[in-house]
This record gives sequence, C-alpha cells and structure tokens, in this order.
Amino acid sequence: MAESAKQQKGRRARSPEELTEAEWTIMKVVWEQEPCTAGAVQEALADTKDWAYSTVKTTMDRMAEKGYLVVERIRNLQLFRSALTDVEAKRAEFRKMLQRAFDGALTPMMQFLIEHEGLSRDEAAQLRRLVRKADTEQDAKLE
Amino acid sequence: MAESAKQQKGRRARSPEELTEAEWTIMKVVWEQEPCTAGAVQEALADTKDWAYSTVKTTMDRMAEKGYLVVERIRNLQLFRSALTDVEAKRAEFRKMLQRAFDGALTPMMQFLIEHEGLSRDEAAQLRRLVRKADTEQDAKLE
DNA sequence: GATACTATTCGACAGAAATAGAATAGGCAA
DNA sequence: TTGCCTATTCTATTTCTGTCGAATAGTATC
Repeated sequence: MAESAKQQKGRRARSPEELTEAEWTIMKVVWEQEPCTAGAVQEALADTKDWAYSTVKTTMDRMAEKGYLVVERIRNLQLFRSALTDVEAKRAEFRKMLQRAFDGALTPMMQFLIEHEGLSRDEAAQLRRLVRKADTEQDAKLE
Repeated sequence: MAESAKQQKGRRARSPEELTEAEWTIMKVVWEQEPCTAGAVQEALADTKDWAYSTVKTTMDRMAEKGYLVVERIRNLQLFRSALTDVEAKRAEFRKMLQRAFDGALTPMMQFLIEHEGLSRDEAAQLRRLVRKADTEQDAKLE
C-alpha cells in the first residue's frame, strides 16, 4: 500500500471528543448540574438507567482520565466538571456521522434527509427560516 | 428505578444496523462491488487500509453473523452480498447521532448546523432548493 | 500425482467499553 | 468512641472490535 496512506495499527485513533454512549448519557447530566458528584449523577439517572454507583463512578473516572471531565477535591469529596462543551461534543458527533455515512459531505446528507427522513411540512418551514437567517448572517460577514 | 425503564444488563442493545468504523469501510466496498469475495474487498481497500486478508475476512464473517452480509457458497468460494441497503445504514447512523447529540430532535440539529457548522452560502442555497423540493413533494402527498 | 496458489477455517490477543462487587476510609451523630 | 453512611479505590468479568498468523483444504497446472 502507499506509504502516505499507512494507518497506525491497533486501535483506531479517535478525536478528543468522541464520547461513547454511556459517556454521552453521563455528560448530559454533568452539563446540567456541574459541578456535581458521581453520586448525584447516578441518582439523576436512576429512573432511566439501572446503573450501580460504581458503574457511574468508574465511567466518570475514566472520562476524567481522558480529559472529558475535571475533578476538584474537597476533603474526601470529588466534584466533577465538564472539560468539554456540549457544542464541541455535538460537533464531533455530527462530524463522525457525516464522515462515516456521507464521506464528509454535507449536501448529500441534506439531500438524504429530505428524501429519506421525511421532513415534515413544519420542519421544512423551520429549515427555510433557518436558511434565510444563515443567508443574512453570511451577508453580514461579507461587508 | 422504575420497572418500565429497566435495561437489560451487559452489552448495550444495538439496533440492527449499527456498523462500526471498520464495518462501514468494508460495507462501502461491498455496496459497490457486490457480489464479491473477501479477497476482492481486501484488494479494493489496499491503498487506503493496510489490512491483512484475514482481517478483512474475519470482519466480514462477523458481519455475516450479525446479518449485515449474506454469503453465497460456490464450491469453495464465498461470495458476499449486503443484506442492508446504504439508505438503511445511513439512516441508522444519522438517527444514532441525532439521538445521542440532540435527543432525537431534528430542528435543534438544524439550528446547530447553521450556528456552529458554518453553512456556506452555496450550501445554504442548496438547502433552500432542497427545502422547496420537499415542500412540493409534501403538497403532492396531500392531494 | 506433485506443485503452486488461493480461499477457508480456527484460534489468538490486546485494548476499549460496560458493568459492578468488595474493601476501605472519612465524617457525623448519638 | 462506636457505628453508620457515603465516597473512594481497586479489581474483576464480559463482550466487542481490530488485527492477524498458522494450519488446512480445494483447484488448477505441469
């Protein structure tokens, strides 16, 4: 294979903000309640996720290791804060999907949305509004 | 926790079409060339992926187990076919992203796109065209 | 048939992700 | 100070993914 295309072996490289499913779930709570303890997160999720405290804690510790969360220690208490904004995370998630499924191209994705995702009349109208807004912002930038 | 919200333990449940990164890569080749052998796929990927034949083959076997591919045997030859259209796969990928990052809501995603993904003037125009098309199709449906 | 190739099958291993129990330590209330 | 409760730390299990090499079995060729 071409040298230029060599991939490093083993685990795929992942961009900094690639949250897993469990991480997303936890992150959403953290964004809402930070700073917060692992216990608080576990409780907040109690009615949707049947997770033991230690499950949540272990996951959050690992998220801290990866730099997604920062920990502040007060006595024997650990307060977690996000080290990642929701915008960054959403952006990464969106980009990953775009890359995988649409080879990174936005327009085909839009096309797909309209053809296969059954945009409702309301959604279409909403979209139109958004587009108009985008247009004017673009105009502003050009001045 | 509420009984109704109980999750099954262990591995997360995944919808039928949740392809992994490597699976996407392989699937794209299969969609292009099917029916095709593992060897053909490996060769097709040779200049971008430094994968051994057995790597590709094992992955494809697993994909067949999961029902993403079907195998047809001719003598000692195995021909693989997709058991999943690209539309289905794209849809699943899109849905997963939408769920994770935007709690399943399309409009906030659109909003996000425009605010944070810097839709270009062209893309915005493209979008507008698509929306108009969606509108007329919607009208057609209503008649 | 012996040889050379190609495809198949098997099994292996490391690292990530999901999940959680057990043991321990620090605070607070009686 | 003796418990109790909560938080922390450690460790463990399972499954999935990515990745192959080695051994084997068919096919075609000389």
